Amino acid sequence: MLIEQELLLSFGATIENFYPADIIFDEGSTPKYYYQIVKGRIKLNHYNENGKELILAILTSGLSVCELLLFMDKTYPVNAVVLEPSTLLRLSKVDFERMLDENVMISRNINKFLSERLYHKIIMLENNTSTHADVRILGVLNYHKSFSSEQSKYSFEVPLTRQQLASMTGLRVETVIRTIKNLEKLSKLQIRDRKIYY
DNA sequence: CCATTAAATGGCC
DNA sequence: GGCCATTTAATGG
Repeated sequence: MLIEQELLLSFGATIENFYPADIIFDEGSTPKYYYQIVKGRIKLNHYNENGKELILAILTSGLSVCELLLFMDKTYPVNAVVLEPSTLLRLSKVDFERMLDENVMISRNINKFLSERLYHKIIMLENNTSTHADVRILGVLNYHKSFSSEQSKYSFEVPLTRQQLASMTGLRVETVIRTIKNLEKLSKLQIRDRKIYY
């Protein structure tokens, strides 16, 4: 967990339940709360001018949702959409600021978390501007596997659909499917029961 | 069973 | 690699 649940609750956080397809916040709306995932998965997305979805991130338990907006005066650049039944902690912006003022260590942890996310955004951008589809896809797989405790080959069951991989890399589903099959031939990954193991 | 959704394939540019 | 059409597989009432 980024911030201990008890601490958040002591500053007035509430527990909120969400269901698949629920929108936690819309692109263009004004940030008013700090959100932290207790359980479930949330995606941050954006639709380009052609209606094609770009997935900026898929967030899991313990992580905060777009907290960076609480440090500036801008509207959300993405939508936050619930992927599976989720439980979130929600704390108002003023209470969040009060909590940071009173807890130096929390402030430091937030800094660290923000830095890591920014770092990975750079890596992802580097991969996603490659002209090679396999580089883009392996970039996403490496990123997600880096959070796994088990690092041996084929040990990571990729929790993403082909379509989600496509939306994260700017590729088309068919390209993702074909590239993945080719990567399997090259022994870079395995496909068992349609699931990807990396 | 059927409906829905994801995955896979093949043809064409 | 994208786009389109079609088929196949998996999932959940």
